[in-house]
Formats: sequence, structure tokens, C-alpha cells
Amino acid sequence: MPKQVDYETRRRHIAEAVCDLIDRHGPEGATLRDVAQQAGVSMGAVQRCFATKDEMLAFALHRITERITAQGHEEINASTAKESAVTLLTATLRTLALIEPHQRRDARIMAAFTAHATAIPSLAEILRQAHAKTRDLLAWLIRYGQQTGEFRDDLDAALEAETLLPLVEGLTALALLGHRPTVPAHDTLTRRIDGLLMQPSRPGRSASSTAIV
Amino acid sequence: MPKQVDYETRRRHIAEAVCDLIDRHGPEGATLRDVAQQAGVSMGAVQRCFATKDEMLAFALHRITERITAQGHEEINASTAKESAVTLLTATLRTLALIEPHQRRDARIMAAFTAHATAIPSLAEILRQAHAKTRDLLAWLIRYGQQTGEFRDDLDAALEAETLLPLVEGLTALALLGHRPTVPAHDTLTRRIDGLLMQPSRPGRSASSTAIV
DNA sequence: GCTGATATGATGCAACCGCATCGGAAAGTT
DNA sequence: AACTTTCCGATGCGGTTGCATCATATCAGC
Repeated sequence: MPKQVDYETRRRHIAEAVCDLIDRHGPEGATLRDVAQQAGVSMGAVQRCFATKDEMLAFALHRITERITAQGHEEINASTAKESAVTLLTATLRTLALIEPHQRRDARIMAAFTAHATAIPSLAEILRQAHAKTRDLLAWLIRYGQQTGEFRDDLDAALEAETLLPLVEGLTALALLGHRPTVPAHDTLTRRIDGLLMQPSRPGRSASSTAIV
Repeated sequence: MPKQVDYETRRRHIAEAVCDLIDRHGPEGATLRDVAQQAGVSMGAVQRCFATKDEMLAFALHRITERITAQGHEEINASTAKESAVTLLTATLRTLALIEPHQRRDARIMAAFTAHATAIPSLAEILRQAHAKTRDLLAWLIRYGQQTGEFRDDLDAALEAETLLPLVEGLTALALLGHRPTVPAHDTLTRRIDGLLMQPSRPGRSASSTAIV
């Protein structure tokens, strides 16, 4: 038998190259040739890993959505249950909103894929599933906060999560474009979380009242 | 002197063709040849109107952002001041969120330009200005509602507007991808508006309590 | 009714795209 | 060592891209 190769590892490596190029040169930058060069392999290797370019993009998108949602779960699992639901939800939202400078790469990639998904249904499906997962995660966090008595139990967790999801997505897009908000994006999130609290703090000090880390 | 043509009119006509193509064939569909054919003019005519393709895209983006914000203002001007601030804000948000089927075209175009703006600063600047205008419009509406006594006057209108803006943007993106929310997007908006009310309705009937039209 | 400036549309061009193909290198079996 | 099978990198191909060029059609002024 000839030389054997771990295709799954290679696929992941190529997917990383795809993300790098989309980040640096925009949505159009991910050509097969450039991807191959970025990944340090030949163009033929890329073609053997993915039957078509769309398949390559779909794999890369699946990878990055899983990575982002995994980061969201990390915030929870790493807490060892000793942290409050407010802290958990705040940290999770900040992670998912991709507003920190070090998350700019992920934000650009997601924006590029969102626009591309307009024309490619398979990509749209991946994004839909990712958003549904995120929403369910947020709903779970809210219910958890209700159990701990931190959040108002007259709230419908599913409804609140359905509001937080577009808020997070919108913050990502605005931050990516360099939108200069009158108030920092993370304050917008904490203000929103205040609305969930059992004893909401009064406006004016709400942003700092739930400050974390 | 030879035949004279109204260049501004032609530029607008071509910009419309650009939007049509982006809507139908995605962000990549706006090639010079296809744009010319869609507009019913020759390729040379397109090139004479715009020095470069990016300039053409920037003009088209400027046009569509102005059109969308104008629709937002229309909701207000057409009201002859006899409508409540709640009704006005609700109608404006629904218009700007681009969630109705007939707005799908605008939503796709905006998504495509948002992703493209990642790589082209001039486009990003246009979008930044558009978002700032939208935010200021929302802040104005909230202050108006505070004057009429409909909205809580302990709220900072600017802060609330800074929350509504990403919410609207996020709803646009999610609706475009075909996200199936557990609750309709326009209910999410009305629920959010409820939070601004002087006497907020209790959860469970909030969505219907501010129903309009 | 010339004349000449100007708008026009077709064509050319170099570069790049995604995808297909193919000769040969590499590795395990006998 | 010879063979077979799998993988690899390079090259080719048809098509498309944005942009430049150029002969022609068109109209105001004399």
C-alpha cells in the first residue's frame, strides 16, 4: 500500500487556510489556488479533499460555527457551577458577539459566509443550525438563572433567547463595520441582561452593576 | 456638441440593475457585463458612468441605504402627527428590519454589501453613516415618545437606540437566512418596545398589546 | 451641409477562475 | 528487487473577469 494520509486532519488544516484567506482578503479571497498555497499543499491535494469548492466552504463554515459555539459552552463548563447565572450569561454573550479585537477574524469570516449563504442553500442550512444551537444555549442559561432565583421567573426563557440572538448577531455586524456606538457594545449586553434580573437596577448604573471580570 | 445624456439618471438606472443582480445571483453576480445587460445599456456606457467597479458598487450602496432610511422617515412623515409614538416606532422598526417578504430583496443586498465592506473601506464608511442615521432616527422617536408621555422618561433614549439598532440588524440577517424563530420577528420587536412603555404590559400578552395596523 | 467634438458599443487583452487530467513519486506486498 | 496500488504536484482547458482600446454614430455650431 502506498503512503497513507489522515484526510480528516488535512481537511481541517485546509479549512483553517480558507478562514485565514477570507479574513485577510475578504470573501473573494478563498480561491482554490490561494487556499492551497496558504495551506502549504498543492492544488491537487485540496481537490482530493473536497470534491468541489462549495463543499470546501461548507466544511470550513461548519468548523468555525462549531468552534464559536464551543467557545460559548466553554464559558459554562469552565465555571464549575460556582459562578452566578448572570456572570455566565454575560460571559457567554460577550463571547458569542465577537466584539473583542481578537475575535475580529471570526467576525469577518461569519459575515462573509452569511452573505455567501444567500446564494448557496447548503451554507444557509449550516448557519441556521448554528443559530438554533446558540438560541437554545441562551434559553438554557436564562432558565438556569431562573432556577437560581437571579432572573425573573415570569419571563419566557425561549422568548428572551429569541431576542438575545438577533441582538448578538447585530452587534457582531456593527462591530465588524467599525460602527462607533454611543455606548460600548458590551454595555449594551449588560443593560439587556439587567432587564432579566429579579431586582433590576435603575438606569444609569445598570451597566456597571453586573460588571464582571 | 454631440448628444447629451443625463448621467445622474443613468447612474441611478445602472445602480438599480446592480441591486437586481445582487439580489438574484448573490454578491458575485454583479459583473460589469451582466450589469450592462440588466440595465439595457452597453458595457462601455457603464464604464463611462463609473470609473471603476468599486465606485459603481459604492454608488449603488449609497442609493439603497438612502432608500431604506427614507422609508423609515416616511413612516413618520406620513403620520401627520396624529399617531402615537408607539405606533410610529413599531412601524419604523418593522420597516428597517427588512423582515417582510417584499423586503427580502433589500435584505439580500444589504447582507452582500456588509460582507463586501469587510474588504473595501469606502463601502464600510457608507454603511457606518447609514447605521448612525438609523440610530439617531430611533433615538429621536424614543425621545418623542417620552414627550408624549408614552415612554418611561427615566430611559436614556440614546442608549435604548443603541440597543435597538443591533437588534434590527440581527433580525434582518436571521430572517434572510431563513431562521425559524420560536416567536415571529415582529413580536420580538413589539416585546422590546414594551420595555420602553410607561406602564409595561405583563409578559404573555405583551406582543398583542401594542399590535398595530 | 459641412465640420469636429463627443458619446457609443463592440472588441481585445491579460489575468484569473474552478475543474479535469496525467505522468510519476512513494510505500507496502511478495 | 520487482510489482502494484495509492497519492501527489503540475499542467491544461474552457470560461469569465475587470479594464483598455478604437472605429463608428450622433449632434451642436457655422
